[in-house]
Amino acid sequence: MDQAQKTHYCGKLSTGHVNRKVKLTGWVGKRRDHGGLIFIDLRDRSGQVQLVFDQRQGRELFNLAETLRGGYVVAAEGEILPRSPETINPSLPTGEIEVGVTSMEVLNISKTPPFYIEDNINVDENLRLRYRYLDLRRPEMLKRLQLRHRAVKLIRDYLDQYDFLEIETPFLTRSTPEGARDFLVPSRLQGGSFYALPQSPQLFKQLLMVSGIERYFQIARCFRDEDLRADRQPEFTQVDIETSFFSTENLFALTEGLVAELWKEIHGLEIKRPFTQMPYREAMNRFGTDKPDLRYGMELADLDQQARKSEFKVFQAALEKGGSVKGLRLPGGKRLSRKDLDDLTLQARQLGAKGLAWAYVEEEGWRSPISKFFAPPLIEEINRKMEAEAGDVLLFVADSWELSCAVLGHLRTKFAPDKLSDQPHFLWVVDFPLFHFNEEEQRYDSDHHPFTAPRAEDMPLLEGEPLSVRARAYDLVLDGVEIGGGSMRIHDSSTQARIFKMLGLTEEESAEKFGFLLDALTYGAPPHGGIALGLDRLVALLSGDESIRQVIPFPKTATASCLMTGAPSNVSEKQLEELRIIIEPEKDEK
RNA sequence: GGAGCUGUGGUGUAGAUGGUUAACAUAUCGGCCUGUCAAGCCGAAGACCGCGGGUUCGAGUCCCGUCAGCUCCGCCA
Repeated sequence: MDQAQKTHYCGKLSTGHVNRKVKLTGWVGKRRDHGGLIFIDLRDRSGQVQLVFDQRQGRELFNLAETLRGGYVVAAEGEILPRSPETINPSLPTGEIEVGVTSMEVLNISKTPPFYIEDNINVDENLRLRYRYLDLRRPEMLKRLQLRHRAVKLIRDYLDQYDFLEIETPFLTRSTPEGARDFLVPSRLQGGSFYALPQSPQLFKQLLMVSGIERYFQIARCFRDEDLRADRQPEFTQVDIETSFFSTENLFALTEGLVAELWKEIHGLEIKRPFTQMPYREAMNRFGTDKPDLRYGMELADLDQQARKSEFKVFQAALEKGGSVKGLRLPGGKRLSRKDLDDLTLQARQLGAKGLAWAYVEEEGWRSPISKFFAPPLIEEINRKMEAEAGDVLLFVADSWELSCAVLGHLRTKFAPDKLSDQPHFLWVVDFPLFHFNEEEQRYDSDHHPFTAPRAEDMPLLEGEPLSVRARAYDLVLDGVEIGGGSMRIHDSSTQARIFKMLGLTEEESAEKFGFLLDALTYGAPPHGGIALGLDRLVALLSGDESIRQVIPFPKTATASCLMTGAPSNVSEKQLEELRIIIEPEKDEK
């Protein structure tokens, strides 16, 4: 440190420094002016300390102190003084001492900040984002940056200890089909061509395995041009890991160790290992989601057998079409009004269900528009199956299996208990399907990505029954949040070619788009696989934040703009000309 | 692409069913004040109510549109 500027951090001063001469620098916070006596809270990265200016100890310095305002940057020299017992402030770490200032220089003045530089402020997020540099001055925001730093450092140290090599991959790369929409960067040297920003370093990390790196990682920035959410930004950070000669279990153990260390370091919590594993199908069946929150029960009931015995046409029709009838019990649901249930029905419709059936469970049976379709013994049977008691409400959805599960799974989260365990519940969701059918495009899409290896025993089903093929893919889930995912990759070019073909890519197309990968796989690609953890989500979970925006220093808004810099913005005609880009006027659609 | 919520001095809010000086707190500025730390007391300044239309004698308030932020659905291999 430059001793001329600063000898101590404000927040680190304590009774141990009494009588010490110190030089401090920082920002003026609150000012308490008593006329002949002025108190200033001086704040720097470490915290704050009280400066005292006494008129009797020199007019010139005191006059300067009177000009101080919030946000001014000052360098002060003085002596650490103990406070008399009645003036000690126990709510402050530095509350037992203060600084008797002997000289001071104002390094910079400041306009009045647009909001208070302190914790727990209640301001429009607009304003915080526009003045993000001031927002980050607030202690709680600094704490988040520090937490993120600690997490990243721990991750680097942990992986280094297991021989992982941190390697950078390009931001300017080629656009590949599938997946999210790319952010494109026009090429000037080759006008009319575009780079794409990477949605993830997926192909590079696999190619590094062909290079013989064996253990790679990167704290990688990724870019996806899709609509935003509280937990989604157009650019985000991924802890990207790829390994050769690792079994899935090896990789799980490695990841579990990493996550456990994070929780231990940040929260002092011992995490039970190994983590629970659950097949995708089971997760959907029991919880109606591929990222179940295991901190509470309220599992879905499979009611196909009972529905078959009912007279209810809607249920019958769903079953005939190969669908499913699922049920969800809301304990104590009788407090829900008819209107509440109508709202739920509306929500179910918005999620894609054709409707939502419901029943108030009473001693004598069901109070429900559909009760007439169910004989009393059948009602009895369903109640038993769902462990329903008088006072509960039962919800039913009949649709395709996936939709029935998903709709009720969504409603389940709405009725989650208020009080949930503090102990984090980690879970591996495994055995995802390799493909799903894309109705819109009328073709199969990869559920994970096209480089995911199918389970060997499912390979014979690949062409005949593709939807039954399970992938060697996995997601890491924590309390209902997906914090990572990955897979074992295809490492032989013939399997990879078969998959591309299933995805509807002709040989020419795959050669054109992924030729470099297919080529690489023919040069002794080792068995490999990896995982990517969402760093922003991890840090947000560790800091207890709902939105990842809180742990991203300079985030974008829901329309992907930066309120501070004004990005995205227009560019000059000259820039456009160099890129041979012509901006078309906006289409007026009316 | 769709839905919902929000937008009033610098900041945070109040302004039932339209009615004329838009209220309060805090910050700001000035004065007083030697032990405050949410300092106190006195005083001053500060908003054409996101923007644009419309209805009305009259709009912060009602209607339409639009912009911005947030949340959700679609989307996100």
